[in-house]
Amino acid sequence: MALPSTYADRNCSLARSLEVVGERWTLLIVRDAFFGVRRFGDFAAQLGIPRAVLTSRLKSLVREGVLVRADDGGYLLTDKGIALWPVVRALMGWGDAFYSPAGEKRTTRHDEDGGRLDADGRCAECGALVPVPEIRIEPGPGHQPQPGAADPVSAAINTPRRLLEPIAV
Amino acid sequence: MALPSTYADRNCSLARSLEVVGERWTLLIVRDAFFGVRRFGDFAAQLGIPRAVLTSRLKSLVREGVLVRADDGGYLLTDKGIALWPVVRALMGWGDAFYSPAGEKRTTRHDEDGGRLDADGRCAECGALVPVPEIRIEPGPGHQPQPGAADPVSAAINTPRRLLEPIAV
DNA sequence: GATGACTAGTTCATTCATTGAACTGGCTCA
DNA sequence: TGAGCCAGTTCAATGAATGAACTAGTCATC
Repeated sequence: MALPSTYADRNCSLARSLEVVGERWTLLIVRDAFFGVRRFGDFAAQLGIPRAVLTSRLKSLVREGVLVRADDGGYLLTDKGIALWPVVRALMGWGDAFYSPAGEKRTTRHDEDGGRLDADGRCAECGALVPVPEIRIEPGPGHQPQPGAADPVSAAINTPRRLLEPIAV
Repeated sequence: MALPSTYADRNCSLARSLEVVGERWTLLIVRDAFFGVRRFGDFAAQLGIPRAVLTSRLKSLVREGVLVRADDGGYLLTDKGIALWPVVRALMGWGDAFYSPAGEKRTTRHDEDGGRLDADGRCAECGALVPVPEIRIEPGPGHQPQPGAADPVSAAINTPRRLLEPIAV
């Protein structure tokens, strides 16, 4: 799906975007990166993605400048990657609206003042358009605690925390 | 990619959304539907998608309630489908920002007063959050006219027009 | 400096999806 | 009756995803 010639339409930025983040698993990797996942093994464990596919996706995300390798080998979102937040937010919003009758699965807040963020990422308290590193994400009313599967990465992810903050090693 | 058990994470609306619109081609079909494409043959011609895949994608979009069959057999976006506009807009915005140095490939305006829409879909003239049927889309500064390929569907799509308005038959 | 544990990958056979071209069958209008 | 159009289906070939097993490098410890 990633080949530049695949979605032939030269005049569509949607097609262009999908060439980069439209493949299976890719946006879920990006989501995990927003949640603070950085290491190969943590992505693999959290997503249940075959390791060969993970290798290939991480490589292409680094090649496209969405992720960078940190000094310790971890994968970090670049500014270009962080700019994907509206995409992730829009897809989460749509899923919440149509597939989560009990309410949103995760709530986003302005970490400074605790204000809820609206669909555009604006804080209900202070009205500011909250930058990604100041967004706190926490389980929402539609969240269902997983019975058995309490691996440490999921546990960290389902605890209130700021986006991009590395999960505990 | 569409199987409900594929993205196992029950607590992620992003994963849930991707089960519905995350497969190859699916969002491009939805985009074309926003642009007024309704007929099987027009989707096939515009996207260059294999007909067997198109059949399967349309079926699953109808099953999920994103599209409905009209009386004349055409495919129309439902309200649930129209609710995907922020997703399409976000992906187009990201593609424009990082892959279209000459500027956005398509400009959106409030058809009533001609005001440009910002990233949240708000009109620069009247400040309103413009509903999808009132959005006019037109070639932007980054648009490159295609030399040879002037099929009637592309031609219609690249002419200023309201979203959802059926392309001329 | 050997041992074991941990991490980040690679390899490979199987299964599954996509592709593209050709084909089918219904409908319409002459 | 027959030509043309439209909406699909069929099918062989290719390519990608899957999952399990394997490899290689790093680190700390004995």
